[in-house]
Amino acid sequence: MNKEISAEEKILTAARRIFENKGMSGARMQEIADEAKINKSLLHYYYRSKQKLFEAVFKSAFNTLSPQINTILSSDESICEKITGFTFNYTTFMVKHPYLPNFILQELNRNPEFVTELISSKNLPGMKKFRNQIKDAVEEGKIRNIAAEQLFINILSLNIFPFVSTPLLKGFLEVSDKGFKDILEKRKTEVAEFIIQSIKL
Amino acid sequence: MNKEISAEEKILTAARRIFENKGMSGARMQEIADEAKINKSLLHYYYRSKQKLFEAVFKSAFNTLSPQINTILSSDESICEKITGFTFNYTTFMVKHPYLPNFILQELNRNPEFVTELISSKNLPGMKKFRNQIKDAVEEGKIRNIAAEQLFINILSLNIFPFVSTPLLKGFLEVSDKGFKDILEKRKTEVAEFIIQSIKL
DNA sequence: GTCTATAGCCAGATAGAC
DNA sequence: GTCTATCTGGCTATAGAC
Repeated sequence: MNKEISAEEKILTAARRIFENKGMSGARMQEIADEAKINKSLLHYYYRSKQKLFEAVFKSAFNTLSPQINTILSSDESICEKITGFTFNYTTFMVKHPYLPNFILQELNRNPEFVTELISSKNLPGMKKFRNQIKDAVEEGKIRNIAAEQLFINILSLNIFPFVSTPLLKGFLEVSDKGFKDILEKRKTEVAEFIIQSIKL
Repeated sequence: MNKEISAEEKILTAARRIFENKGMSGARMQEIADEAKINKSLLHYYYRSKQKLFEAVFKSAFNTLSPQINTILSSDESICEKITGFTFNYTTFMVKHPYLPNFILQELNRNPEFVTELISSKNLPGMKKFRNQIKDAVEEGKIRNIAAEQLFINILSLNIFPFVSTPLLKGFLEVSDKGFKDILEKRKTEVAEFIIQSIKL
């Protein structure tokens, strides 16, 4: 059954694991080959170079994360529904892929041009729609006056940061792995509450 | 005048810049030497190895950041004062050192043992004091019922995340460098407001 | 303390047999 | 497509002159 998985797929899966842990410069082609249990030169056969393999991994990671972020901006739900839904879905997803946001932020900081390439090529409704939604909700007296940009940053911060700073938080909170997992589990609903409490009138 | 600066200092300053940008594995000793305008072998003369030089930089960075975080836990101010003060001070400081949190989180994720080494060696009042403060404030009816851990994570998230995710946020917000700088400037007070709104009764 | 030169290693990439 | 062997360059680190 596992024999059915092509070498190309095995490489990509292994490369994801290694690159997400060690980053572009920390990863070794030999390590990826070992992880995939294939010969090192096959990496070059399928992906030509380390850079190209890395880009495949990075784009795939970014394209996993960015639609999730985009639901906040472009879904048609009410603000509270958005916040509740996003918080729950995002945290659930991240518990399963804890290295993803860290990897993306890291490489984006090293190579900020990637963003324009990856986001602006998509022509999404983006900020404009969200800005209007917030403006309307404020005018209709549904939420207090807050800038859409600030609210957007706050939502992302509260949801993503715990996964980027796990070791630091564990240190300051003085909790075990299990204890931290429990805290994250609670955040699936706590974070939405926290935000809604803050913007309600 | 600049001649007064010792080679050792020049190396450390240069190493900070390079390591904070590229991380341990991405940095090159030659690059650090060039940045410091000094001969490469002097790096080894003063710091023996890349690893040792890196550790000097990392510890210094961590010891800059961690006392700031600790003020939330251990200062004697009221909760609202803490939140307002920390938000303002931290953001002001970070605008001047935007690479610092990213660097620390990155290397901490690669090497989680660092935390225990660096935090627990300090024997700080830590979480305990903060937990009590929150418990008291809840009982006295000053704030709504919220777990100290969650509040702590929220405060850090809202303050630190924007500096860790700058390229990503710029991309989604579709703003220029200047536009993003303005948003951060506003956060010096907006973030505290956001938190206090959420926890007040 | 500061320099030049170089040892020694390791990683990415390719050649070529099967 | 998959393997072994090897080239090539770059990087850390040291030896040794001044």
